[in-house]
Amino acid sequence: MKVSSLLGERLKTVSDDIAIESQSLMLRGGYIKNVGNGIYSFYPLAQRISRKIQNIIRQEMDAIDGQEVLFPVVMPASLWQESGRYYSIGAEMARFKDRSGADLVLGMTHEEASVHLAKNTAKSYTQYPFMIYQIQTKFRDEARARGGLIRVREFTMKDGYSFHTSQEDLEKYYYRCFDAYDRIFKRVGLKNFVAVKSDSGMMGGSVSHEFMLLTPIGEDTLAICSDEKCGYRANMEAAQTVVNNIGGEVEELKEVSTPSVKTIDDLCAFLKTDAKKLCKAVVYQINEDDSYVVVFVRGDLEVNETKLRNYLKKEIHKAQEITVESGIVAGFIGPKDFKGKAKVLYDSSLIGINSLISGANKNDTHVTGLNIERDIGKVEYVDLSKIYEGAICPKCGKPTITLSNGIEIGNIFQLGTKYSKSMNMTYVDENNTPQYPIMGCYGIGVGRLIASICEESHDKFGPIWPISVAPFDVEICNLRADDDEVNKVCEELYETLPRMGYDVLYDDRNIRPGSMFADADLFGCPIRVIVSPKNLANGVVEIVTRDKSFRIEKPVSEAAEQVMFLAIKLEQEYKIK
RNA sequence: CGGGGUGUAACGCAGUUGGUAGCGUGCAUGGUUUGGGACCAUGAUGUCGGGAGUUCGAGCCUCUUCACCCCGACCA
Repeated sequence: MKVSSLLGERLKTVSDDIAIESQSLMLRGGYIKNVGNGIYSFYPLAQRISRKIQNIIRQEMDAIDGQEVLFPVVMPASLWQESGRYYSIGAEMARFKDRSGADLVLGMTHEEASVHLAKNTAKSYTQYPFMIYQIQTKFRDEARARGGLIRVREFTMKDGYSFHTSQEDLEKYYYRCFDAYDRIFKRVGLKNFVAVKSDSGMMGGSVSHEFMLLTPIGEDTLAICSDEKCGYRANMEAAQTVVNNIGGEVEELKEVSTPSVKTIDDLCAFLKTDAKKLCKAVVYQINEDDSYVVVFVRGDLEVNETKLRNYLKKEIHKAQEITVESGIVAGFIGPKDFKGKAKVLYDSSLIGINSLISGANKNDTHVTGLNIERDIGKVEYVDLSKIYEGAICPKCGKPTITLSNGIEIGNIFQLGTKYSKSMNMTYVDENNTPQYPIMGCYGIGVGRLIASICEESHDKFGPIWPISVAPFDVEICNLRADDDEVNKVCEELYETLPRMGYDVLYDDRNIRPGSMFADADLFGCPIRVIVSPKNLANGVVEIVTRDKSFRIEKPVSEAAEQVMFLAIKLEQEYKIK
C-alpha cells in the first residue's frame, strides 16, 4: 500500500472534548470516523487491525474445537419472546417493524440464535459437547456511548456458545476457553490484563469471569489482592467484603440530642468518634412497586448496589425522597424502634460491634451504645457492602486488597440451562431420556480491543502497534521522492518485502521528512525503513522500531534480511509456547 | 433519563452593539527548500445544523426542532 493513495487523513488536532488518548490518536491517525453517537466507520488502517485480531481469535477458537458460524443481525421478535428476554431487556435492544408490521429486533447478543441454530440438529448425547462462534456486528442502544471505540452502540464482537451434557464437562471446557482467551490477549500484544471473577448479572448462571485491561481510564473497578501468592481478583461488583470488627466496650443504650446533624462526617465531628462505630442507614426503593428497603451498614462503608440487587433479585434505585408517611425519619434512621414500612437488611460489616451509634428514628436524635443482639435480637447479616482499598482479602485473609480501574475486554459465563430450558432445546441421553443441554457463552469485543491495545501501547506521537496486529509490519519512508536513486531503493524494497510475507506501507509522497515522520508515528508500524540521500551516500538504509528502542544502519543489500530478523524478534514477544 | 455544553470551510477555531463571514492548518498551482509537521506567491472551498419568526437587514435576537460532546444514572 502506498501512502499517496491510502484513504484517511492525518490530523494535527482534534477537538479538546476528546479526553481518551486512544480515541484522540485513532481519530488523528485516520483510523476511524465518527458517523453518529456511538457509531463509527473504519478506515483501512483500523480495518486491517480488526482483521488481524479477528484472525488470531479464529485460530484460538478453532484450536479449542470451535466451529465458526454466522447468525443474523436482524431477528424476529418471536425468537426473543421465546426466551423471555424480549420483555426483560429494556430500551437497550433496538426494535422495529418490517413492511408487513412484524416485530423485529437488532441482535445485541446471540444466545437465542445459537439455541435456535443448534436445537434441531444436536439431538443425541453423542453429538456433545460442541461450541459455535461467530464474529459479527452487534447493536446495543447504550444510554451513553463514550470514549471512541471503548463504549459504542454498534460494534464487532466475537461471541461463542458451548453446549454440554454435564456441569463437569461445561467446567472443563470453560477453563479451556479461559486459557484460549489468555492466549488471545497475549497474542494481540496486551500486557497488563487480568481475569477477574465477575457478577453474572441477569445473564443467568453462576460462575463468570471478565478479562480486564488495567488502565486508569477503565470504567470498572477491580479488587485485587496485592499478595501475588494469593492472586485473588474480582470485579468490585462481585467482591465479597470481609470485615473483622474489634468488639469494643459494651455500653448502655442512650439517646443523645443531635440537632441538624445528618451526615456521617457531621456526626463523627459532633460526637468525636470514628465512622467505624456508626451504623448508617441507606434507603432504596424497589422499582416494581416503589416499596422501601433500608440497609444498615457500618458508617465508613458504602452499599454495593449490585450485591443488593442480586440478593433481592429485583431492580432497585436509591430513594430520592423519603416520605414521612412511610414512618422513616430522613437522616435519623436506626435499627432500634424502627417503624418504617420497609424491608430491613443488616450488612455483615456490623457483626461483632458491641456499641454502635445510629439514628433514633426521631428528628434530631441518635442513640449510642446500641448492641444489635441485645437491643434488636437475632438478625440475619448479609454481605452488601462495597469492598475498599486496604480491605481484608476474602481468599488469604490479609488486609491487602487494592482497587484498580479496568476495561472489560472479554467475558466468559457458565450459563447453565437458562436458554435451553426456556427455548425447549433437548437431546436424549444414554437412557433415551430427554435432557436440557448446559451452556456456556464467551465474548470478545473486537473494536474495544483495538482501542485497548492503543490505550496500553502509545506515546505522545501515536500508537505503537504490536507486530501481531499492526496494520502494516513495515513502513518504508522515502525521504526524497524526487531523487532517482532513493526511489529505486524504495521500489526494490517495496517489491521484496511483500514477497517475504510482510505487509508493507510505502510512504512515496514528496513531502518534507518532518511531516513524513509525524505521519509514520501515527501509523505506528513496528518497523520503519528510512531511505534518504544521506544514507545512500554511505550505501546504507536506516532501520528503526516504532518504539524507538532500536536503530541500525545496514547496507542496502542487507536491508530486507535485517527487517526479517527484527520482525522475528518482535514476533517472539507475542508468541505463546 | 437528569445536569451542563457545542453546532460557522476538510480539521481546529474567531466572529464586538444586528449591517451580509474571517484566522490557522489542510487542499490546488508555480517556485525556493529537504532528517522531526519549511518558506514565498497565487488560488479554490460556506445550506453559519434545520425550520419558523422579529427586523429595512439575522451567524448574532425569539420560538421550535435536530444532531453531537461532557458529567451522572444505566450498561444481559
